[in-house]
Amino acid sequence: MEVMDKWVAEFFLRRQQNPRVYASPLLSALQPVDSDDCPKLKVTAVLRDISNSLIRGTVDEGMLDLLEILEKLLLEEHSVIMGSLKSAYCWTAVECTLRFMWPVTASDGFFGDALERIWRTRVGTLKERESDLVTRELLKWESDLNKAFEKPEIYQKIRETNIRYNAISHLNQLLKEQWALLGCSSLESVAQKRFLKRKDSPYASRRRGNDFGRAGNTIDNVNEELGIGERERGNGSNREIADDVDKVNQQEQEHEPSLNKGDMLVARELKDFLLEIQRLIDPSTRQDQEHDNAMDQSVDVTPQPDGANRTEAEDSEGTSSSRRVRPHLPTPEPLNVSPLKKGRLDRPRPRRPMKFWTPEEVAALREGVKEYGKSWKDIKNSNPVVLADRSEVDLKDKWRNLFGRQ
DNA sequence: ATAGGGATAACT
DNA sequence: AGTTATCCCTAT
Repeated sequence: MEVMDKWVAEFFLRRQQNPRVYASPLLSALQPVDSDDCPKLKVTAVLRDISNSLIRGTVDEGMLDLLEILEKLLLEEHSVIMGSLKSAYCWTAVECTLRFMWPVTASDGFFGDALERIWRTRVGTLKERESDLVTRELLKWESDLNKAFEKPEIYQKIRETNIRYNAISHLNQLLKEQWALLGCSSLESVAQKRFLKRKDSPYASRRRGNDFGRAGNTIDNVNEELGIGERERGNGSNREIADDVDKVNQQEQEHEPSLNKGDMLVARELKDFLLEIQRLIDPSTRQDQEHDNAMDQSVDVTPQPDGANRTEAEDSEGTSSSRRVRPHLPTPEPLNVSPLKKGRLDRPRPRRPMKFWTPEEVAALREGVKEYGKSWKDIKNSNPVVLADRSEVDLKDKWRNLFGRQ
């Protein structure tokens, strides 16, 4: 059942809706069973933790811990440390420091402590082990922040920049890339392997033993657990799997009588997922399900995820069952979390210091409009030096001040 | 990416 | 006070 544990854990860690799963407790609960033979699952857990932290809008030193853990895990797997991880680490570190820069002068608050803790100690150990996280960017920030402790102008300048936005953007980018890199879940890939195997030799009945390697053994075991081992007759296997899931649900009910809506949702989702996998493993049972269980309660109980999916299945069933190649499986997409869009969770972003337009800048803008029209992006690109301090929106606003909105 | 509405700093 | 210049947010 260790395999099942792993798969269920993976399923929960990957689902992106209603993510109230806390990865570390979940994994530590399973820890005695699977010691350290599943690095992929650990990466999944860390990604889930990072996601959760982002959803809560927390970019703190706990996030730095998570990023460091992620780096170690990737190293163990001999994966490449992507640029996004480096950037995310750098900007998160700066943001963590910036949190302590709210006093007007550097010596007032805990800025010094933060420098010591984050940059001397933490980054120091990174340097010692020659981590890839130590980038030029990071070193530049280190020296800048150290200078800021001495020079009030630099302190002010850094204090007023919006680091948080950058940190969150890079963290989101990191999540996106890493979720994608993780690929499909192990349950899904096992199912796919098995499906391909069956496709290769359609007349072969059940496989046992070594020809499928260790994974083959485990999936067979699990199939037996689920009651889908005896599949030759096809009949009733879906009933059994559905009943099994129902049993699990009942057990959950017994232990936790106050199942809320979210948990019910999870249970149903899990059930759907298992049914999908079952169909994927052996498409022949699908027909049996449709025919034999037409009035079966398991069909009634089975929630219908979305109308389109359902009708598509019925269509293919009506014409030719072999047309259905691959059912839709919920391969998780990266969380589309955007805590920066609305409602800043902590202090509001400080307003960028106001700077009047120089005649040179105005001239550049005039030239630009003459050449490109109101394509502010092109205008900025055409003269990036003079207009370095002006965003595209700034250009638009200035033009409006010159001519529009009188 | 851009336009427009609106807030705020700077100015009169 | 009112006005203007700049910056920010959001809908399209």
